Amino acid sequence: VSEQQRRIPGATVARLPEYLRILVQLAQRQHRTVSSGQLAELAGVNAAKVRKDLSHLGTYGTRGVGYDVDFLLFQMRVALGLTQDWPVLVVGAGNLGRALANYDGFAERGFPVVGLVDADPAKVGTWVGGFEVRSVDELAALAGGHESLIGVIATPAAAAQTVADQLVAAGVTAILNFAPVLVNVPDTVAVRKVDLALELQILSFYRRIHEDRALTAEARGLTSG
Amino acid sequence: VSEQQRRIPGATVARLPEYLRILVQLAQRQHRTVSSGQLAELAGVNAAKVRKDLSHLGTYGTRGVGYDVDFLLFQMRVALGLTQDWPVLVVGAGNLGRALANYDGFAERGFPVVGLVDADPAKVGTWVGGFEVRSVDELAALAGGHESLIGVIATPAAAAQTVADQLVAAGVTAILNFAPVLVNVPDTVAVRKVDLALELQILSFYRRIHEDRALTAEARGLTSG
DNA sequence: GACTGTGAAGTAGTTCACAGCT
DNA sequence: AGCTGTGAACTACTTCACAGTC
Repeated sequence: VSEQQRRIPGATVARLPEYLRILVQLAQRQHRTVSSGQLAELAGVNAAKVRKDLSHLGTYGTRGVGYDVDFLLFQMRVALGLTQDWPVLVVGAGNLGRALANYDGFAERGFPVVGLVDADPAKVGTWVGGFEVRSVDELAALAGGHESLIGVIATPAAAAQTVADQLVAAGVTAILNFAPVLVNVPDTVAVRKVDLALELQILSFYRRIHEDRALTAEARGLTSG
Repeated sequence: VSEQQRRIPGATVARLPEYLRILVQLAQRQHRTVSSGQLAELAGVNAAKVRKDLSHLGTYGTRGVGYDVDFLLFQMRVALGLTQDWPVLVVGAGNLGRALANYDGFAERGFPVVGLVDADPAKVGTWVGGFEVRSVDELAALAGGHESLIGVIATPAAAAQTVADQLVAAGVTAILNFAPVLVNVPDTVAVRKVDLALELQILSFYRRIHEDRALTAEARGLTSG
């Protein structure tokens, strides 16, 4: 992987996993090649964007034909760092943490959950699906056994920073934060935040715009004829 | 709300809920005013961006002082369409759907869950936290009782499109989709997608960049002194 | 004929820098 | 003195349009 190939624009990085998901599906259906137009259709974007995005991985297409599905799959996994599985440790055994620990979608896509910890002694030792809840004090020990582990914060907001500090101290270099608060970590650690209520709030904003379209269409008589 | 104020850039809309969360906190701590610099610090962005973002809501700051927390809170809720609660109906009573139905963070922030439905007859009638799982056939009846309801799709990918069609048929105009697949809806319906494994994949990409920083710092002797 | 790869043009988003108000 | 609001400069991203290849 050359220097050139690493400087992939953030907007492209955010779309690559979507292409990856589609390519996996296509491979399962025995498709050998795919064109930028087909990929664009399936990903809900336009074809020029797909080509530009894929060009950042290197130029792997064949003019007149398209892209080789298997080869593109491989290159995309290399680009995203997904040639290996990433073990995941979930911190917080509330509703969300328990669901994430047992969410099949993670393991299926290369992220096996290896443990579930909580600070509440009443929860420690209980079983949640396939996992025994361990104490948060064992976090370092559980993380230590894995070379590259992703920490998932599924605690209340008030506990998130403490947990982040503990994960960093345990050598974790990638954190997915579901708590609705910004956590501070050294810039050698990658953090992403997912705030579920925030998504609903954004949806609330856009609903009005779409609603206006419906009303405009109705006024024009487009819905009834 | 004037025409002008409605054309808020998408990038700004995506940040408004984060400001909103911070403002709620500040109001709880009895802060009367807040400056763009303080908001920026708490939101992890820069001050110019905060001022530009807030200017899209109208010009509500006072030079030399900052913004009135309560007034800004109100204006932001108006802008996002959050002056009312939004009832939520969760479709899919798997791990994720059950967790979402019982996730306190939704109700706390104005999105009370009003029902949980599933297509599996074995699950219908069982209780999950405070909810009895109802049949997906009752979806329209459950949605019909609420004027503006948000549908949450927490089913496997294969069922997502069917569920989306049912939600649209029931008059739902806002959908949050957790299934890892693109759903097609009329353009009068707002959809947002959240793909949890996709977030981990993006994290996988960025971990390498942050890792490189750690190695560079080490090589320069910055980590050891 | 079909489809890629990419300069160039166009659009959106960010940051600067400072005039203007309190 | 402190802080907002905003043109202007800058940077990032998207889309067009077409030469180049199979």
